[in-house]
Amino acid sequence: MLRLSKLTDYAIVVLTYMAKNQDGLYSAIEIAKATGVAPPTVSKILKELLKAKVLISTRGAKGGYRLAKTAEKITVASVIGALEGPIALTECSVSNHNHSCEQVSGCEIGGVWGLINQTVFNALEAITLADMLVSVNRRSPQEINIPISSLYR
Amino acid sequence: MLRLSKLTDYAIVVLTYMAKNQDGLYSAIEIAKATGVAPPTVSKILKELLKAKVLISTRGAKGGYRLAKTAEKITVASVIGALEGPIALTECSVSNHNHSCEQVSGCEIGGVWGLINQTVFNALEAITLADMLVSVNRRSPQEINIPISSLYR
DNA sequence: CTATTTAGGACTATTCTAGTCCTCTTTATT
DNA sequence: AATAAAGAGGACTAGAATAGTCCTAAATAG
Repeated sequence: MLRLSKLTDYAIVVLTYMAKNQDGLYSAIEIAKATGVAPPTVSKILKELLKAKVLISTRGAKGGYRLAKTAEKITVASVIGALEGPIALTECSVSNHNHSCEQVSGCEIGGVWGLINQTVFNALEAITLADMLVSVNRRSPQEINIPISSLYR
Repeated sequence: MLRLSKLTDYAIVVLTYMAKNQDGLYSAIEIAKATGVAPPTVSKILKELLKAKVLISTRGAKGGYRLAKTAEKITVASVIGALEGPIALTECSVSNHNHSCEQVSGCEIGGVWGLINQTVFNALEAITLADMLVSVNRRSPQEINIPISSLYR
């Protein structure tokens, strides 16, 4: 199904909520209440997003999280990367630098997986949090072209 | 990590092997030997691809599998769809037609997941088995542009 | 000083995946 | 007609990954 983990799904929900007020400072509990996602889970997600520098945190009482950049600069690819590690559809394309693949003739097509990964990555990199908000408000996102040949440069 | 299952990975390996001789008739055992993937696993994959009409089978002695269409017409998206079901990054976008989402405010962004899914799907639909072969042979695939606005039509 | 809130992990139960195996059906060959 | 080769269709199991919870420590506002 080419599945994305639920945590990533929640992360987008959480970020979309936060992006409604770009400079707002939100506590984990506050976000949990607003989104309906369980508090410990929200907390876990926020920590991951913090580690990936998508968010900035303030500790202590009256602390919370805020977006580290504008919604236009937060891409879906970076959110996925934050929660699931580098985007790579197959094991091979991420780990085949040092050890060779165990398939006899399989990895001849390693280059192809690179192509597929890049294609998907570019698609996800082209969508930002801002687009998400825009979509919620029923307007059209900007035009983006992705020439496949560019992946080879 | 936006992972693709290993079975899908193997499926591409298997199909790429079969595409080298477009009209060839291959038995599961033969493919297993050539690719290094375990025979029962190859068999499982071939059955799935058959169900999805990517392959045609001939039963009985001297039987086997062959490609149902030319390599140019077999897209990566269809192969993924065959092994993992419809391409949908999140639960919501595939099942939200009848029951509403349990998140309080989450599914406002349902339309956005649709956008993301479509973008990824288009990217994968644009790559064919023929591109895989071409890539193995170190040539460039054709130029393809994917305007995001088209996803809204 | 105390309440609040993040930081950083450890931990567990459940779900999913990969992989195997078994039985049945079909067909070519002799 | 008998036999061997091959696919069809599931059932099943072990292991891995995921989702989700919880606990303790550290920081800060008031």
